[in-house]
Amino acid sequence: MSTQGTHDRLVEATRELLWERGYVGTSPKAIQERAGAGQGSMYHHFKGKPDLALTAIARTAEELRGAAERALCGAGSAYERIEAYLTRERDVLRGCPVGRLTMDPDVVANDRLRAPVDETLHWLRDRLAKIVQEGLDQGEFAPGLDPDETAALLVATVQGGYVLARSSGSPAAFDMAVRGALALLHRRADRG
Amino acid sequence: MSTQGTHDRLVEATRELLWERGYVGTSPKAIQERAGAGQGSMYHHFKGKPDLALTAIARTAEELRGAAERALCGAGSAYERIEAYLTRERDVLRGCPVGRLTMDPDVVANDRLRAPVDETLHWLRDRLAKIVQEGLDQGEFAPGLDPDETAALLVATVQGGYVLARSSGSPAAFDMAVRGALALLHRRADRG
DNA sequence: GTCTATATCAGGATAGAC
DNA sequence: GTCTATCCTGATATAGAC
Repeated sequence: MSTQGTHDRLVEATRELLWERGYVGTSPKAIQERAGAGQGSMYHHFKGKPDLALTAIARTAEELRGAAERALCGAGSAYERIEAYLTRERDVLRGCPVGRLTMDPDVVANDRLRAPVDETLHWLRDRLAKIVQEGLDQGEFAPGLDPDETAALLVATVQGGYVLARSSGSPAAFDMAVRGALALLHRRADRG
Repeated sequence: MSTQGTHDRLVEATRELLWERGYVGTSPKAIQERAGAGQGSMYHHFKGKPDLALTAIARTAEELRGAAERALCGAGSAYERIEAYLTRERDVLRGCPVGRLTMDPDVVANDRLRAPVDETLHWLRDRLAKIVQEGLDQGEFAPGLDPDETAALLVATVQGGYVLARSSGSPAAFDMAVRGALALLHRRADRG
């Protein structure tokens, strides 16, 4: 049983708060309270809010890639793996812990904070594009489908699905958008 | 020439700041500075930050519906009107002034602030669903396409496209996602 | 490593003069 | 209607004791 030290508790508290309230909405005081750590403790372990946030964002990005990869690396056709990714269990109303940071002006304005966000979304698009290409190679999708465009569409569907869900206070709209994407993709598969 | 009064300048300043920095990132002081108005002036015209934000959000929502309607009500096939909407001129890196509010915890937590956001996105989905239905009625799209799911997908594509663009600091990813959506939709049109 | 004390500025608003 | 004064709390740290 690895007891969680103060350092890790600060990072976990920051990860939660960044997800819930974003960077501008997260104060050092709130972090300290959630982590059960004092002022001095936080400033001993981290240089300040940006430093702590960077550590938290990097950790969250890593976890997201892991979760996505688990859905994408399974057996099955390209369509099935894409479906597995799109319909994987999510806490839809919480939104994407990485994507939401793009709406944070202080994150976008800071290259060091934006980098892990950008890298994660690019990794995801590349990963999906490769799967689309596999589907193309297997004759699963009709030729002419652009892997990069399709991958961007799929990631955008998920990110935008969160927006629809949060605006209505219900996950239903997220699911509709995903079904809309899968339906268009699936019909194409029928032709192959 | 209608001279803009203090009331309107406060609303305009708030609209800009909400777009740039969101609700939690926008302070009364910043609003006053941008509007060139004093403390007392602001609290004379509005009860406080939520009141002013509500007025600003309602105004922004109205403008967005107008801009969307202008793209959607044109002549042309259903596909062409959808294409006109997706590719209409946008300041992509600024994101959606309505959709971005869904990432704001204080907006989502306040039913009065969330309502205009939800209504706008629902209006847009309904509007697009009707156009998809028209395309279906004209035999433009293959039967079996679900208008509501497709509409949700299209709105999600735009909202998610902003996320991709802002994370990379370039509008390119937005355009890719849109082309991905149009390509899938277009191939379907070929079958009709 | 953690604590408490202290500092400065901003957030969000009210009171009352003009 | 607009201004200035004032209020209290929170944001974001630094200093130095323990």
